[in-house]
Amino acid sequence: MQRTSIEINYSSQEGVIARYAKALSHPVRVRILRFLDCQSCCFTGELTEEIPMAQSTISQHLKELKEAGLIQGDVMPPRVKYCINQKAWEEAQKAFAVFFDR
Amino acid sequence: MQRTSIEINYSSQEGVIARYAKALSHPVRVRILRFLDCQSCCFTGELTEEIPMAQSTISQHLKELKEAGLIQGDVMPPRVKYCINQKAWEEAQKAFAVFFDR
DNA sequence: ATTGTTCATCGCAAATAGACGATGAATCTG
DNA sequence: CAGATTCATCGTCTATTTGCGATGAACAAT
Repeated sequence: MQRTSIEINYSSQEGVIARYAKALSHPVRVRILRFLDCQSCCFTGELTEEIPMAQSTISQHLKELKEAGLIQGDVMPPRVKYCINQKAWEEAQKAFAVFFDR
Repeated sequence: MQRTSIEINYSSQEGVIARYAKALSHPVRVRILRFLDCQSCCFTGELTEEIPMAQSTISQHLKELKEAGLIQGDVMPPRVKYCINQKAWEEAQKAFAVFFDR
């Protein structure tokens, strides 16, 4: 939106927190991550069975999680295997831990 | 939105995470919380000096944080003193810690 | 009583997010 | 080559979020 003339400079930490928080701000995405956490990996199809929403909707949520860096998808035709991105996961974990630790 | 006929049941943990994450999903709100964390408490006016946005906008973000339970406002006419809600803060801290701890 | 201060809320406009069905790309199988 | 399978993307619709200025409420001080 950004209609202010003044440039807003968010410190790095604020941006990182906000970005990861946004990825976690929808119950379905939290659910997907928890599912991936248990299974270690899964195909899109397993999620569409697990979660009662249109396949296209699940796919969009996966895209957002991927763009946030929290998951990665390996193409294994004709399927795609999704896993949690270890590195980003730990970065997020740390960011939230630091943020909440007062 | 909810256009699916099927009822979606989110486990409690998913809802809690999503709710707090949503509150943290905007850089300004993260910034407000960090400011409150440092100052322990502050008035709205201090935030409008700190953050270059319209007073009404800051006020809205405060409202969202309040509705998420993360802060509380004590009316001290003509001002309002905002503090972090200790209890909710710790609940959120724990929820994220549990979520990320695999 | 009038004025000033501080803040919330309203009303609007623009942007973003969420959901769906339909379609398309890529790859197997027969 | 002709289906079948799996998934992403597109287009569309609606809902929500974000931002602003303007206005109003509550109180203090004059």
